Amino acid sequence: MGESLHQRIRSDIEARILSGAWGPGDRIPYEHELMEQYGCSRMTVSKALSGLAETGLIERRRRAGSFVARPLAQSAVLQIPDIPAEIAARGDAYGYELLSCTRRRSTKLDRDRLRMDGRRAIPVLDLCCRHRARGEPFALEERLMNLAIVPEEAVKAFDTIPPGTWLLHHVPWTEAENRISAGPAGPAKAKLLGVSPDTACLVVERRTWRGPDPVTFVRLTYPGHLYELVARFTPTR
Amino acid sequence: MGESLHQRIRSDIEARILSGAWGPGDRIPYEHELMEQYGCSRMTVSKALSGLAETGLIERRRRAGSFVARPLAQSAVLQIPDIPAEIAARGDAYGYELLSCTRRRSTKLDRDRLRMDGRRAIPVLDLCCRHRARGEPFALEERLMNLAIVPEEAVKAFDTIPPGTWLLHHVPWTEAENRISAGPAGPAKAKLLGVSPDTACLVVERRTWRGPDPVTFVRLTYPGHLYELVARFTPTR
DNA sequence: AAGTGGTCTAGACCACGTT
DNA sequence: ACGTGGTCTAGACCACTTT
Repeated sequence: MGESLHQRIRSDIEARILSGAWGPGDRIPYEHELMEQYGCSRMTVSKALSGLAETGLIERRRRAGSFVARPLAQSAVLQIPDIPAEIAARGDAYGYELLSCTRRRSTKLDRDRLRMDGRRAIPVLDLCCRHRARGEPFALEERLMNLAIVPEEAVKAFDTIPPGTWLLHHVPWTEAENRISAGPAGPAKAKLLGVSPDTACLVVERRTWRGPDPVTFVRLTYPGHLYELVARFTPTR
Repeated sequence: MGESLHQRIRSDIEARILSGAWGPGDRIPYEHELMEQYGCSRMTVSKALSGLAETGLIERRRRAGSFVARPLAQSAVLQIPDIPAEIAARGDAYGYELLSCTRRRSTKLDRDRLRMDGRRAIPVLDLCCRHRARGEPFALEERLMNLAIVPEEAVKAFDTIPPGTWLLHHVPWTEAENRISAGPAGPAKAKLLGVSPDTACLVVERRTWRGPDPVTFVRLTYPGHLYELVARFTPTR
């Protein structure tokens, strides 16, 4: 009941890609292989694969086969921006400074920020860093990471690599939430950003999950005059 | 060459809907009628209609037929918020005031705002209105509408109905762009919003298109403490 | 040259909602 | 009850691209 065969084929493949079992560039089975595997006609397989291709999850190439689409770097960047890449795209020099970095067991506040219901403490990393463009402060980043998902080995990388960039390239996510607001910089952030305390800032708070598990919470504060969020989109989808 | 038959069927129907020849709620021909009309099999027609249904342009109902979708107050709300609905959802009383409303032929600045390349002037409506929640100013709206698309009869409705709400329910769009930034209210808007001029505000600029034609440009200014934009999303799709 | 995906056919049965 | 769309089959030919 419920699910049709082409839907099942589609979600089977989707699951393998999202779980990471099939990575970017991997070839997925040929149509005739899937026909055998599911005991169905080619049209049915084709409908499943066409759907996946339309959403951009796979690419289909004649004579070669169908492949897990390359980077989400392209499509995901539209929604989870990579700050160094954005600054580079504007032709500006990028700068990064790690301001603080603390490992601890999660407090109640941490779990609220990560939107965890549970009461159980988990190891988290709490860090703060500053992004610069052309030498000038561009954004402040306050971040909480779930160390049950982010491996400890990664932590030392954050001395030189922005954690957002590292995450984008190493941890697949299945869901995210952006919360965008405006507010004054306030005294502490004003000092770190080199602006006056009542400067209007764009504040982006983002949470990401991998399946049921929270991955990270981040609050990015941009002085208003330095940043615009742009999103182009079509109905429904 | 180039275009396959199901693509041609699809774009034929798309054109009729976007031109307004077939309006929301209209029934489009049955599959078997299209089979005759194009002299093809049902699968081919089905592929065309399925595609249109996936993008939300039509709705298909068993036993009844396929219909031009009503422009989607529901699903679009996630991306193009309807302010009265949002305020009602919070349980607050909603208020609307039309502050100014001018009909004119587009200036160069108007066409820039609408992202029109052409030099040819078109009739536009320039209006400004204020939204209130619980009696307090909630947001200012500055809007430019393309009167080649929005019918003149609608204009008088804007005395009492917010133009964004009217558009959401009457004009289908195919593409939109949000541009989000933060900045001080400034003296003029501060007065209209009842805040101090240096208050941090969230500014959302949105452009929408119907096919190649610009529909509207709107700038919404929210006092920072009153509004958050929330978007939940998944990769790819 | 060979084999992939892209498209299309002419059927079929079924689920479902309108009548 | 009926007719719609939803799904599926077992073929077929073609265009393209890699080998």
